[in-house]
Amino acid sequence: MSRPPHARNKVLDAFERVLIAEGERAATLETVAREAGVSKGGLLYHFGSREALEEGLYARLRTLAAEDVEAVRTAPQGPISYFISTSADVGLPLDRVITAVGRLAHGGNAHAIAELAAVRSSWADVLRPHVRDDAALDLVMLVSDGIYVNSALMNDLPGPVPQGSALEALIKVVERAAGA
Amino acid sequence: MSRPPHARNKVLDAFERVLIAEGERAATLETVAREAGVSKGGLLYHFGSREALEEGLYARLRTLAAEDVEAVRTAPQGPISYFISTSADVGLPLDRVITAVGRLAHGGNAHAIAELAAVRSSWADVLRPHVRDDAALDLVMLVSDGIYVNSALMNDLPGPVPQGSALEALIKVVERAAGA
DNA sequence: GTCTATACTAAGATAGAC
DNA sequence: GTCTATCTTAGTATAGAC
Repeated sequence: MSRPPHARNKVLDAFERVLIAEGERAATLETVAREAGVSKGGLLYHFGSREALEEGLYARLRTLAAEDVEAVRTAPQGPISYFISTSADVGLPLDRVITAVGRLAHGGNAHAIAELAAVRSSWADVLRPHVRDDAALDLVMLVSDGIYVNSALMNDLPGPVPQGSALEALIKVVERAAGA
Repeated sequence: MSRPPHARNKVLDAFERVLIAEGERAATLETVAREAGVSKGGLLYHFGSREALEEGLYARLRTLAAEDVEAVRTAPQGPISYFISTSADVGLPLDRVITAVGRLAHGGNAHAIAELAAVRSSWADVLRPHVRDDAALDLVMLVSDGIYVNSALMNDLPGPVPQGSALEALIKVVERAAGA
C-alpha cells in the first residue's frame, strides 16, 4: 500500500527518531517536520493533528509486534531464549517503535499505555506454554521489561544491559529458572 | 533543615504528583503551582527556573535512595528478597520520586538519567556479595527494573506487576536462581 | 515570602497560495 | 501534496506591588 519512503513514512520515522533521542517534549510538530524535511503545514496534511501522528505510530507498533509474536512462537532456539535475546536488540524497527511509544506512555498518554500493554499481553500468551508456572512467566516477562527500559533509557550509551556473553549467561539462568 | 511542609516542599510534592499522574508535558510551572496551592510567581521564588525545580527532585531522590540502600543492606529477610519486594511498593516516598524522575529521564533529560543510573548502581553494589555471579546480579536487577517500569506505567491500575502470593512466588524463584 | 501583571517565545492548528 | 502566513493558547521567566 505504500512502498517508497513516502512523506507520510518519513514523518513517522522522524517522529520516532526525535521521541527516542530527545523525548516527548522535544517532539513538537515543528521539530518533527524539520527532521522529516517537510514544513509544519506539510506534516499536518498527512497527520491532521498531534493525536493523528501518535495514532500513526501505534499502527506501526501493532504491525511490527504481530510479526514479532509469530517469530517468538516459531523460534528454533526456543521462545524464551529468542524473546530475551531480542529484548536487548537496539535499533531494529520493532525496538524503535516500542521505545518511541514508551516515551509517550511515560508522558501519561493512556492510549500509548494501552497499546504497550496489549503487545506485552500477546507475548505473555505465546510464552505461557513454555514456562513452568505463573511465577516463571512473571520472571521472563519482567527480565524482558527490565532489559527494555534500560535500553530505552540509556539509548546508545553503554549501560547496564548485558551484551554478548553476559547476555548468553543471563539467558541460561532465566531458562533454567523458568523453562517448562 | 526544613521540618514543616514549607511551600518549597509542597511545590516539590506537587511536581512529583503531576509528573507521576500526567507526565512531563503536563508538569508545567503553572500546573505545578496550582496543584501546590501557590502562584506561578510564588513557585519561582523557591525554584528560580524549571531546571532548579528538577534539581530539587534529584536532591530528594538522592536522600531517600541512600536511606533505602542501607535498608537493603541490613534487611532481616535478606537483601534480595527485600530488594525485589520493595520494588513492587507503590506510593512510598522513594517509589514516588523514582517514578517522577523516571518521567523526566524518559523525556530525554540527561541529568535525570544519570541520577537514576547512580541509584541503580548503588543497589547493585549492595546486592553483589549476596548473588552467585554476574548473571545472577543481572537477573535480580532486571526483575526489579521490570517491576518498577510496570508500576510506573500502570500507575494505580491493576497491571502486570505480581502482588501478594504471586510476588512471594516470584521472589522464591529469583532467590533460588540468583542467591549465593 | 508570595502575589499580580506582563514580556517573550513557542506550541498546535487553520487558511489559502502555489 | 506541500508551502507560507497567521491565529490562539500556553510555556518560561521578569518586575514590581504587597
